[in-house]
Order: sequence, then structure tokens, then C-alpha cells
Amino acid sequence: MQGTSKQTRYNSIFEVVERIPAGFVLTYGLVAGYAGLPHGARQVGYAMHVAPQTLPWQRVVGLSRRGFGRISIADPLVAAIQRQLLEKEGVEFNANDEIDLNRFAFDPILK
DNA sequence: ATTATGACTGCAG
DNA sequence: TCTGCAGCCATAA
Repeated sequence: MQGTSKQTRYNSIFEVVERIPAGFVLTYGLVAGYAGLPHGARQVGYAMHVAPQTLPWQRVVGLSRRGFGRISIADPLVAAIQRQLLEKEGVEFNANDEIDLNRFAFDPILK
């Protein structure tokens, strides 16, 4: 193929993301690991940036230094939309705007 | 080819 | 506890 699109280039990443059930989330690093890109957390971020409208991009969140999930999108408008979509699916945020990964992370391998 | 940027993380101060 | 910065690596300029 010649015009290798971004969608084709990040196909492995998109396949992981579309498997995340509504009401659950995964961190950029975890998605990268499942996609076979152990050091590609930032690439997952870019992949979500260019993801097709049909992908549940809102289920991919950042990993806080305390081990919680958190919205890590710079654009405040997009960040607000992501939070709204997640809460609508049942994902809960604590007082620090963090997500308890022990309750909402979709991790079929670790548990 | 070289430099800058970022929807990431983790360590150091 | 909070900030800054260093590794990380694909894209953009």
C-alpha cells in the first residue's frame, strides 16, 4: 500500500481501545503495552488525537503519580467532554478528579 | 537532516 | 505535597 494512513499505522492501538467496555478505562501506558508498544504511551496519545470518530477514545486516560487514572488532555474543552462521556458511562471521579483503577480499569490480564 | 512538540511517565529536588 | 525535568518516540516544520 502507498498512502499509509494514520489509521492503518495505529491499527494495533485502535484494536485495543475498541475492546474497552463502556464503564471502564485503560491508561495510555497500558494500552501501549497491550498493543505491543511497551514504550509507546505518547504514541497512544497521538493515536487518540487522530482517532476515527467511532473509537471510544474517552476510555483512555492518563496515569497519575499516585496510581489513579486522570484526564490528561491539555485542551480544557476536550477534557470536559471526556469526563462527561465517562461519567455518563458510569465511571466515577473522586474529589481529586481521579479514577480508582482498581474499580474501573479494564485489565483482563492482571485480573 | 535537524529541531520542536506533545491527549505519557516516573524520578529528583 | 508539588514542580521540574529527563527518558521516551512518532509527527510536524
